[in-house]
Amino acid sequence: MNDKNNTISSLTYDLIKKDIIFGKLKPSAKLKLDNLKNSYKASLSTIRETLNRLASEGFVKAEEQRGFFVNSFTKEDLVEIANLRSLLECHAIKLSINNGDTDWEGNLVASYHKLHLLEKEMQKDYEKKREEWKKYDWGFHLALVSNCGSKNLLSLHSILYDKSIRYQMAVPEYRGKGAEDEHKIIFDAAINRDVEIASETLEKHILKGLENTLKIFKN
Amino acid sequence: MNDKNNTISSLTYDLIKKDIIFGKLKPSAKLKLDNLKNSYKASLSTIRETLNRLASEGFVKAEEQRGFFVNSFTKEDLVEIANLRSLLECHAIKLSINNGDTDWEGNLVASYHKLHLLEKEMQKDYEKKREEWKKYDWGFHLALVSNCGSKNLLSLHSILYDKSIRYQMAVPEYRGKGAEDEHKIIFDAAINRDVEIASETLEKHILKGLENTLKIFKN
DNA sequence: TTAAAAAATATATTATATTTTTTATATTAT
DNA sequence: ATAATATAAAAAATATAATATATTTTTTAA
Repeated sequence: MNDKNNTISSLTYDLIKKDIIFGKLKPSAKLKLDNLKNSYKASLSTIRETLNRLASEGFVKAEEQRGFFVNSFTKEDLVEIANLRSLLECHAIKLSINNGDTDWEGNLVASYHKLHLLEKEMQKDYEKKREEWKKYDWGFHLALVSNCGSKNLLSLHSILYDKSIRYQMAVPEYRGKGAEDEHKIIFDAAINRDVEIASETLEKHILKGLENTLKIFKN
Repeated sequence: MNDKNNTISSLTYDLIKKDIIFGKLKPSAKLKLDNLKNSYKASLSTIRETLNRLASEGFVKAEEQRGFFVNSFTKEDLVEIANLRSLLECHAIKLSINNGDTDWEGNLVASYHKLHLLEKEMQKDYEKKREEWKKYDWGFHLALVSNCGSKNLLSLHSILYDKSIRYQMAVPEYRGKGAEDEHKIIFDAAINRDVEIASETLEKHILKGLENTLKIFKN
């Protein structure tokens, strides 16, 4: 998401996207234009612009003449998202490590450190810190791949990350220790420029996350 | 692109996207809202909706408060697009062949046949048949990957295909024989369920296409 | 259960106001 | 005189509101 919101449009986009990712706007929910207009304080055109953007990224489903809906949760979709994220992120981390320079390494150390600090607090109040956790988890994963040299790859990856996190946010418990250990292994491998360990562990990390998230379909 | 255009919005989207892909709207061109409004016979809101969608797919660049521009051509972008397309399409073709069933095979035979018929006519008047060629080339490439089992993968792939074709459409000559031979090898391999040959040749096909397209930067 | 009527909602346009950017012009300093 | 800067005017993007129409959904009646 953008840091600056110079326009109502981009602010509204960020707000609605965030509300979808964190489940305030629930999967499959109908997004009535008039309601959104009131709750996000923007005009109809602006709301429609926003929803069109979110629809083409796949957070919203647009059904012609019937309106907009929050994209629904399905097991198949979750599995697809995780696999695609794995494909792109593992590809990107290899390129990134191979291109790795000092700036990249510095940034990686910083973002791992911040994530690590937060992870310690997560055991206590997950519910409260979810948004913060997402920010730092993203910071770390982005730092890993940021040097891959492909803007197109980074932009696709960021969408897939957000989509996979949306599912993850629907799981009530924090995955904890396992994920933290994986982060550590990936981090160390990246610093040591060990492409294989890094990408293998990253794949494992994403698939373990998938397993954990599949819970929401066990009823 | 959608077959049906029930709304002006979706029609406008298709028209503008097509004009970008086939170069009628040139790379880096400023997309003035008022001009588009007149040339595509739609209201400002509709135009803005369309451009927002195209921007989030990466055909258009949106600069806040400065307006919209056709995404520019750069060597780096072209290379990224080709590599990403290769990553996704080769991954998808493997899944698709492994899932291959009778319906898929039938559809593949049909679309290869149609493409092959057209390729014979291409030597004569490329300029005239570009749009038709794109339709059948897409039909074939889609048929190859259509059975991969991932809607998310297919939707990303279709965007990358369109982006790579946009660059290709800027090359004045038809690549011809080489591409046709590759199509044949890929087709045969897919029918014989030879995953390795199919994906290797597909990768070669995309990279040869890249090489050919890089010409537009040799000045 | 089906069909017709009413209500709700999405789609689309137009008009208008505001803000920002761009362009053109004038001013100042080197 | 030239280059850099400031100012004013024009152009364009952003945003909203009002309105009309078409479509879908819900309600009501047969």
